[in-house]
Amino acid sequence: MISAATPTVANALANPMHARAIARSSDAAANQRSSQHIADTLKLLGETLTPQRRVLHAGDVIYQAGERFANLYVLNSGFCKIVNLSVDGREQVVGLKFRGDWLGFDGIANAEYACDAVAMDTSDVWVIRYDALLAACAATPVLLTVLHEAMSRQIGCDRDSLMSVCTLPADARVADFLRYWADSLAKRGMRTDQITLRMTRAEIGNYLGMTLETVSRALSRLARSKVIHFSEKGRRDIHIPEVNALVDFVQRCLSPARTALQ
Amino acid sequence: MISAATPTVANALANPMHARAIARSSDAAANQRSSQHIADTLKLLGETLTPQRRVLHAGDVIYQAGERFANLYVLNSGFCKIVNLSVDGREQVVGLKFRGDWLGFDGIANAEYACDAVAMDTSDVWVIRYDALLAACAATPVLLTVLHEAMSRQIGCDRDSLMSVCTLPADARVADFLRYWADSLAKRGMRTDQITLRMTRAEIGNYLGMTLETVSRALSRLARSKVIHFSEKGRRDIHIPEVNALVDFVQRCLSPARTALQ
DNA sequence: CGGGCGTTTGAATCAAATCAATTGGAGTGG
DNA sequence: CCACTCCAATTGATTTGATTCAAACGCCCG
Repeated sequence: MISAATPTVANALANPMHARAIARSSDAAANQRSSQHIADTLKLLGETLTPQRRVLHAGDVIYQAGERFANLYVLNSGFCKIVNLSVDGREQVVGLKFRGDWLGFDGIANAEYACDAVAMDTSDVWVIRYDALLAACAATPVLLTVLHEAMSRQIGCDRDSLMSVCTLPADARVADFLRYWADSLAKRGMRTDQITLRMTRAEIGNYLGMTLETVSRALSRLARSKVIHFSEKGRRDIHIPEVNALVDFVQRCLSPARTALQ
Repeated sequence: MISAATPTVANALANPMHARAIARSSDAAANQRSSQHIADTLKLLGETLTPQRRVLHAGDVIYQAGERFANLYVLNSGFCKIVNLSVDGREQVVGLKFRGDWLGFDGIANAEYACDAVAMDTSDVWVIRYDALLAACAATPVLLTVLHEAMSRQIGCDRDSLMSVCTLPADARVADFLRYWADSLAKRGMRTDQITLRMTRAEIGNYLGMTLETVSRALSRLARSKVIHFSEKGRRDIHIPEVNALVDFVQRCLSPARTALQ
């Protein structure tokens, strides 16, 4: 039954193909493998667990901090944000999730979720009972591989986030954010030349640790230096002629050779 | 053989007692449970896996980015840092590990480690072969619980880091760092009134996303406002009369201008 | 059409980085 | 033991990058 999916996933796991956004180049072949791997994983989960599906609209809450942990979730389409709220009321977007990403790992340790997960677009998630998943792992060990890989990838991804926030100036951070977004789409087989940010400047700024004005200025500078273009109407659609130009822009921000623009 | 250890850990997992640094109060009872839980987990790992032990000295590398993934590590004593190096040469401390913490999760996804792990003091780590661990999980399911819990906790911990860097001004970030350090010690049953930072100002600054001068100034201000005291000789030993005073200090940094969500 | 957002942009301000000078320990070797 | 270097840390002066405050624009929708 799962024999068709299993080898594919296993094989995929053998060669590391969904390496986290390695700065340069969106290798088309690697992206295709990533895309295939996500599809295979979803197929495997669908066949072995027949998860319940939940359709979501922008703003819908998938789970909330404090809620008793019972399920993991896998995003089948759409995308959503993970929001952390500190006791003193600071609110912070700490993660973004795309198709194939898992949600809810933060809940395992303390038997309750530590963050809110909120859809940012029409999405559908698969609900995976954690106990059922563990039970199924006994019969289908590759499930465990997939689970651990997803947790591991999230750890790496979160660290990259921290790295970006800690080491990059504002403009570079915005450029790197767009690069990350485009790469995420590319890894899912979606086009990256024309992307629609479904976040406000305020949300982007929150995620990147800066104000909405700074985000706006950074985007304007990126547009002025032709690294991105805004579509005719609305400033939410962004055209990225060449993703690598974003990487170069980040480098230019970092090098003291002030080739950067004014 | 493991029947003595298993119920303890299982029981410990039932009530969420090692909640991540909840801002206020270092609840003595909770800390004691945490400490016990760490001891129980180490005992369980020692008995079921008889891991190889490695003694380390400050500066020793546990694993390096790019190295083929095969082992997870559990820190039995001492402590160490996790360092991420970007392709363009930016270096960033992305995590700190204490007794009972696991290292190497970042390696699972891509079959190679993504970071360096470096001892910052005389330490000893237990080497846990990942495949052996998975095999042992079949016979001792609580091992899997422990593993997932550790990964989950790390995800939460990394997010707290990001939150701190993104939402706190420099002084508050340093105060929160000391609070985190003291809490980490408290959860391991160590005294928190007198702590010895085994990091230079430069390392602290790197971890917190600021310069070493800013760290120094922040510490001076904390000392001036009596929240901490430097010991007579050397400025590495810090006396913290009341950990909650650090929490209050963070609040005071925030209160002038309450920037809730933008 | 007008009101409400989200966005852009400018000017003033402020926090943190940078630059620079000095102090203080730890270690070395005459 | 002192003179010496080396390096971490502190502190001050200055600059810079980001925030804040403010005004205006464009867009969507009732």
